[in-house]
Amino acid sequence: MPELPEVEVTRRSFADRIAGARIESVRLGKALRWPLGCDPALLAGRRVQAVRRRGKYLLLDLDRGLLLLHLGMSGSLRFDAGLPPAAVHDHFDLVTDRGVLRLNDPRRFGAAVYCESEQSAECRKLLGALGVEPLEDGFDAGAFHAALKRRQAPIKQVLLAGDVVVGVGNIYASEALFLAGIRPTLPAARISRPRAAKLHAAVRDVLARAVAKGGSTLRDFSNAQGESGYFQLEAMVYGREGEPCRVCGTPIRMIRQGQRATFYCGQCQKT
DNA sequence: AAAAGCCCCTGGATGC
DNA sequence: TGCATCCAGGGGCTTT
Repeated sequence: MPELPEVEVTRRSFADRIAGARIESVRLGKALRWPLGCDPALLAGRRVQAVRRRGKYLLLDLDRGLLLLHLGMSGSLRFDAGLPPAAVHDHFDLVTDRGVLRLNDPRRFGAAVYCESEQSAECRKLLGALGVEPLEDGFDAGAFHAALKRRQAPIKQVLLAGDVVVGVGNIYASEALFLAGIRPTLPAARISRPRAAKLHAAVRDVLARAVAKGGSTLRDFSNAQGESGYFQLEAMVYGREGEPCRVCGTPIRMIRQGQRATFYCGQCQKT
Protein backbone atom coordinates (compact mmCIF):
# COMPACT_ATOMS: atom_id res chain seq x y z
CA MET A 1 0.00 0.00 0.00
CA PRO A 2 2.34 2.75 1.01
CA GLU A 3 4.60 4.50 -1.42
CA LEU A 4 6.37 7.73 -0.61
CA PRO A 5 3.25 9.91 -0.54
CA GLU A 6 1.42 7.66 1.89
CA VAL A 7 4.44 7.40 4.15
CA GLU A 8 4.92 11.16 4.10
CA VAL A 9 1.25 11.82 4.78
CA THR A 10 1.42 9.37 7.66
CA ARG A 11 4.48 11.14 9.02
CA ARG A 12 2.81 14.53 8.91
CA SER A 13 -0.28 13.22 10.62
CA PHE A 14 1.52 12.42 13.86
CA ALA A 15 5.00 13.98 13.87
CA ASP A 16 4.01 17.11 15.74
CA ARG A 17 1.78 15.30 18.15
CA ILE A 18 4.38 12.74 19.17
CA ALA A 19 7.36 15.09 19.34
CA GLY A 20 8.38 15.36 23.00
CA ALA A 21 6.38 12.32 24.11
CA ARG A 22 7.89 10.03 26.70
CA ILE A 23 7.93 6.31 25.93
CA GLU A 24 6.33 4.25 28.65
CA SER A 25 6.49 0.78 27.15
CA VAL A 26 6.60 -1.24 23.98
CA ARG A 27 4.23 -4.05 23.12
CA LEU A 28 5.17 -6.54 20.43
CA GLY A 29 2.73 -8.81 18.61
CA LYS A 30 3.66 -11.41 16.04
CA ALA A 31 7.05 -11.12 14.41
CA LEU A 32 7.49 -8.46 11.77
CA ARG A 33 10.12 -8.61 9.10
CA TRP A 34 12.98 -8.19 11.54
CA PRO A 35 13.34 -8.30 15.29
CA LEU A 36 13.29 -5.01 17.15
CA GLY A 37 17.00 -5.30 17.82
CA CYS A 38 16.94 -4.42 21.49
CA ASP A 39 15.19 -5.27 24.73
CA PRO A 40 11.87 -3.39 24.52
CA ALA A 41 12.20 -2.43 28.17
CA LEU A 42 15.29 -0.46 27.24
CA LEU A 43 13.15 2.12 25.46
CA ALA A 44 11.01 3.04 28.44
CA GLY A 45 11.75 6.52 29.64
CA ARG A 46 13.20 7.80 26.39
CA ARG A 47 11.63 10.64 24.53
CA VAL A 48 10.63 10.93 20.89
CA GLN A 49 12.19 14.09 19.55
CA ALA A 50 11.19 14.15 15.90
CA VAL A 51 9.88 12.03 13.06
CA ARG A 52 11.70 12.08 9.76
CA ARG A 53 11.26 10.13 6.54
CA ARG A 54 13.90 8.55 4.33
CA GLY A 55 12.45 6.85 1.26
CA LYS A 56 9.64 4.73 2.63
CA TYR A 57 11.18 4.48 6.10
CA LEU A 58 10.07 6.59 9.02
CA LEU A 59 12.79 7.55 11.49
CA LEU A 60 11.78 8.33 15.03
CA ASP A 61 14.62 10.22 16.65
CA LEU A 62 14.84 9.42 20.34
CA ASP A 63 16.88 11.28 22.90
CA ARG A 64 19.16 8.34 22.50
CA GLY A 65 19.07 6.14 19.39
CA LEU A 66 16.36 5.97 16.80
CA LEU A 67 13.53 3.75 15.75
CA LEU A 68 13.09 2.83 12.10
CA LEU A 69 9.56 2.00 11.01
CA HIS A 70 8.56 0.55 7.67
CA LEU A 71 5.01 -0.10 6.53
CA GLY A 72 5.92 -2.82 4.06
CA MET A 73 3.12 -3.72 1.73
CA SER A 74 0.13 -3.65 4.05
CA GLY A 75 1.12 -1.60 7.07
CA SER A 76 -0.47 1.48 8.54
CA LEU A 77 0.14 3.56 11.64
CA ARG A 78 -2.20 5.11 14.14
CA PHE A 79 -1.27 7.49 16.89
CA ASP A 80 -3.87 8.37 19.46
CA ALA A 81 -4.71 8.36 23.11
CA GLY A 82 -7.31 5.77 23.91
CA LEU A 83 -6.81 3.32 21.10
CA PRO A 84 -8.76 0.07 21.51
CA PRO A 85 -6.94 -3.05 22.76
CA ALA A 86 -4.52 -4.49 20.23
CA ALA A 87 -6.22 -6.64 17.61
CA VAL A 88 -4.94 -9.49 15.45
CA HIS A 89 -2.76 -7.51 13.09
CA ASP A 90 -1.47 -4.94 15.56
CA HIS A 91 2.13 -6.04 15.87
CA PHE A 92 3.85 -3.07 17.45
CA ASP A 93 2.67 -0.54 20.02
CA LEU A 94 4.84 2.30 21.22
CA VAL A 95 3.04 3.38 24.36
CA THR A 96 3.78 6.99 25.26
CA ASP A 97 2.40 9.55 27.68
CA ARG A 98 0.60 11.19 24.77
CA GLY A 99 -0.92 8.14 23.19
CA VAL A 100 -0.07 4.90 21.49
CA LEU A 101 1.72 4.68 18.17
CA ARG A 102 0.41 1.44 16.67
CA LEU A 103 1.58 -0.46 13.61
CA ASN A 104 -1.10 -2.60 12.02
CA ASP A 105 0.28 -4.85 9.32
CA PRO A 106 -1.58 -7.96 8.13
CA ARG A 107 1.17 -9.24 5.89
CA ARG A 108 3.98 -8.40 8.29
CA PHE A 109 6.42 -7.19 5.64
CA GLY A 110 6.77 -4.08 7.72
CA ALA A 111 9.31 -3.49 10.46
CA ALA A 112 10.19 -1.66 13.64
CA VAL A 113 13.92 -1.66 14.25
CA TYR A 114 15.91 0.09 16.94
CA CYS A 115 19.32 1.53 16.06
CA GLU A 116 21.84 3.10 18.39
CA SER A 117 22.57 5.76 15.80
CA GLU A 118 22.27 6.49 12.12
CA GLN A 119 25.89 5.45 11.75
CA SER A 120 25.29 2.02 13.26
CA ALA A 121 25.79 -0.98 11.03
CA GLU A 122 22.11 -1.94 11.26
CA CYS A 123 20.94 1.49 10.20
CA ARG A 124 23.40 1.77 7.35
CA LYS A 125 22.48 -1.65 6.06
CA LEU A 126 18.88 -0.51 5.66
CA LEU A 127 19.34 3.10 4.59
CA GLY A 128 22.84 3.17 3.16
CA ALA A 129 22.07 2.27 -0.43
CA LEU A 130 19.04 4.48 -0.86
CA GLY A 131 18.94 6.95 -3.72
CA VAL A 132 18.05 10.62 -3.60
CA GLU A 133 14.82 12.05 -2.23
CA PRO A 134 12.65 12.97 -5.20
CA LEU A 135 10.98 15.92 -3.50
CA GLU A 136 14.17 17.53 -2.27
CA ASP A 137 16.63 19.78 -4.04
CA GLY A 138 19.17 16.99 -4.36
CA PHE A 139 17.02 15.43 -7.06
CA ASP A 140 18.62 16.99 -10.08
CA ALA A 141 17.65 16.28 -13.69
CA GLY A 142 21.22 16.18 -14.97
CA ALA A 143 22.41 13.82 -12.26
CA PHE A 144 19.31 11.69 -12.78
CA HIS A 145 20.12 11.34 -16.47
CA ALA A 146 23.72 10.46 -15.66
CA ALA A 147 22.60 7.77 -13.22
CA LEU A 148 20.23 6.26 -15.78
CA LYS A 149 23.08 6.11 -18.28
CA ARG A 150 24.77 3.52 -16.10
CA ARG A 151 21.84 1.14 -16.05
CA GLN A 152 20.83 -1.35 -18.71
CA ALA A 153 17.74 -2.63 -16.89
CA PRO A 154 14.26 -1.52 -18.00
CA ILE A 155 13.50 1.97 -16.73
CA LYS A 156 10.48 0.79 -14.74
CA GLN A 157 12.65 -1.54 -12.70
CA VAL A 158 15.33 1.08 -12.18
CA LEU A 159 12.73 3.47 -10.79
CA LEU A 160 11.44 0.76 -8.50
CA ALA A 161 14.85 -0.36 -7.27
CA GLY A 162 15.22 2.75 -5.16
CA ASP A 163 18.96 3.16 -5.46
CA VAL A 164 18.72 5.99 -7.97
CA VAL A 165 15.66 7.73 -6.57
CA VAL A 166 13.65 6.59 -3.55
CA GLY A 167 9.96 6.37 -2.86
CA VAL A 168 8.66 5.48 -6.29
CA GLY A 169 6.59 2.35 -5.84
CA ASN A 170 4.77 0.17 -8.28
CA ILE A 171 1.83 2.49 -8.85
CA TYR A 172 3.72 5.73 -9.25
CA ALA A 173 6.38 4.13 -11.45
CA SER A 174 3.76 3.29 -14.06
CA GLU A 175 2.08 6.67 -13.62
CA ALA A 176 5.29 8.68 -13.94
CA LEU A 177 6.36 6.81 -17.06
CA PHE A 178 2.99 7.50 -18.61
CA LEU A 179 3.28 11.20 -17.84
CA ALA A 180 6.72 11.24 -19.38
CA GLY A 181 5.63 9.24 -22.43
CA ILE A 182 8.29 6.59 -21.90
CA ARG A 183 7.84 2.86 -22.49
CA PRO A 184 8.49 0.96 -19.20
CA THR A 185 10.61 -1.67 -20.94
CA LEU A 186 13.09 0.82 -22.37
CA PRO A 187 16.61 0.24 -21.00
CA ALA A 188 17.34 3.17 -18.70
CA ALA A 189 20.61 3.93 -20.47
CA ARG A 190 18.78 4.62 -23.71
CA ILE A 191 16.82 7.55 -22.35
CA SER A 192 17.97 10.83 -23.83
CA ARG A 193 18.75 13.83 -21.70
CA PRO A 194 15.55 15.69 -22.56
CA ARG A 195 13.42 12.64 -21.92
CA ALA A 196 15.20 12.03 -18.61
CA ALA A 197 14.37 15.62 -17.71
CA LYS A 198 10.76 14.95 -18.53
CA LEU A 199 10.74 11.83 -16.39
CA HIS A 200 12.43 13.71 -13.57
CA ALA A 201 9.63 16.27 -13.66
CA ALA A 202 6.98 13.56 -13.92
CA VAL A 203 8.26 11.73 -10.83
CA ARG A 204 8.25 14.93 -8.82
CA ASP A 205 4.89 15.94 -10.10
CA VAL A 206 3.04 12.71 -9.45
CA LEU A 207 4.51 12.28 -5.96
CA ALA A 208 4.02 15.90 -4.94
CA ARG A 209 0.43 15.93 -6.09
CA ALA A 210 -0.30 12.73 -4.19
CA VAL A 211 1.23 14.14 -0.99
CA ALA A 212 -0.78 17.34 -1.41
CA LYS A 213 -3.96 15.35 -1.73
CA GLY A 214 -3.41 13.43 1.48
CA GLY A 215 -2.07 10.25 -0.05
CA SER A 216 -3.63 8.69 -3.03
CA THR A 217 -4.69 5.28 -2.51
CA LEU A 218 -6.33 2.73 -4.61
CA ARG A 219 -7.72 0.88 -1.67
CA ASP A 220 -7.63 1.54 2.00
CA PHE A 221 -4.94 3.95 3.02
CA SER A 222 -5.48 6.10 6.06
CA ASN A 223 -3.11 8.31 8.01
CA ALA A 224 -2.17 8.03 11.67
CA GLN A 225 -5.34 9.84 12.68
CA GLY A 226 -7.38 7.28 10.81
CA GLU A 227 -8.39 9.70 8.06
CA SER A 228 -8.64 8.33 4.55
CA GLY A 229 -6.92 10.04 1.67
CA TYR A 230 -9.81 12.33 0.93
CA PHE A 231 -9.07 11.95 -2.69
CA GLN A 232 -8.36 9.02 -4.89
CA LEU A 233 -5.64 9.83 -7.31
CA GLU A 234 -7.15 9.15 -10.65
CA ALA A 235 -4.74 6.65 -12.12
CA MET A 236 -3.92 7.21 -15.76
CA VAL A 237 -2.74 3.65 -16.32
CA TYR A 238 -2.30 1.69 -13.09
CA GLY A 239 -4.89 -1.04 -12.70
CA ARG A 240 -6.58 -0.07 -15.96
CA GLU A 241 -5.70 -2.99 -18.24
CA GLY A 242 -8.02 -3.06 -21.24
CA GLU A 243 -9.61 0.26 -20.38
CA PRO A 244 -9.20 3.18 -22.79
CA CYS A 245 -6.23 5.48 -22.34
CA ARG A 246 -7.48 8.76 -20.88
CA VAL A 247 -5.49 10.64 -23.50
CA CYS A 248 -5.84 8.69 -26.75
CA GLY A 249 -8.39 5.95 -26.10
CA THR A 250 -6.06 3.04 -26.89
CA PRO A 251 -6.61 0.10 -24.51
CA ILE A 252 -4.09 0.11 -21.65
CA ARG A 253 -1.71 -2.83 -21.60
CA MET A 254 -0.46 -4.84 -18.65
CA ILE A 255 2.84 -6.67 -18.62
CA ARG A 256 5.01 -8.24 -15.90
CA GLN A 257 8.42 -6.95 -15.02
CA GLY A 258 10.23 -8.73 -12.23
CA GLN A 259 7.06 -10.25 -10.80
CA ARG A 260 5.33 -6.87 -10.64
CA ALA A 261 2.55 -5.62 -12.86
CA THR A 262 3.31 -2.70 -15.16
CA PHE A 263 0.66 -0.72 -17.01
CA TYR A 264 1.20 1.54 -20.01
CA CYS A 265 -0.36 2.93 -23.15
CA GLY A 266 1.19 1.48 -26.29
CA GLN A 267 0.32 4.63 -28.20
CA CYS A 268 1.34 7.37 -25.76
CA GLN A 269 4.44 5.46 -24.70
CA LYS A 270 5.82 4.22 -27.99
CA THR A 271 9.51 4.16 -27.07
C1' DA B 1 28.79 -3.93 -10.20
C1' DA B 2 24.48 -4.89 -11.98
C1' DA B 3 20.56 -7.76 -13.02
C1' DA B 4 17.29 -11.39 -12.19
C1' DG B 5 14.75 -14.45 -9.05
C1' DC B 6 13.19 -15.77 -4.63
C1' DC B 7 10.98 -15.18 -0.66
C1' DC B 8 8.78 -13.38 3.60
C1' DC B 9 2.96 -13.33 4.91
C1' DT B 10 -2.18 -12.76 4.96
C1' DG B 11 -6.53 -11.66 2.87
C1' DG B 12 -9.57 -10.64 -0.82
C1' DA B 13 -11.25 -11.64 -5.43
C1' DT B 14 -12.13 -14.94 -8.83
C1' DG B 15 -13.14 -19.37 -10.88
C1' DC B 16 -14.78 -24.06 -10.78
C1' DT C 1 -21.24 -22.92 -0.02
C1' DG C 2 -16.56 -24.70 -0.35
C1' DC C 3 -12.12 -25.04 -2.05
C1' DA C 4 -8.16 -23.94 -5.07
C1' DT C 5 -5.70 -20.46 -7.37
C1' DC C 6 -4.01 -16.02 -8.23
C1' DC C 7 -2.89 -11.52 -6.97
C1' DA C 8 -1.50 -7.39 -4.02
C1' DG C 9 1.06 -0.89 -3.04
C1' DG C 10 8.09 -3.65 -0.65
C1' DG C 11 12.57 -4.81 -0.53
C1' DG C 12 16.55 -7.54 1.32
C1' DC C 13 19.11 -11.57 0.08
C1' DT C 14 21.18 -14.95 -2.94
C1' DT C 15 22.48 -16.40 -7.26
C1' DT C 16 23.96 -15.44 -11.97
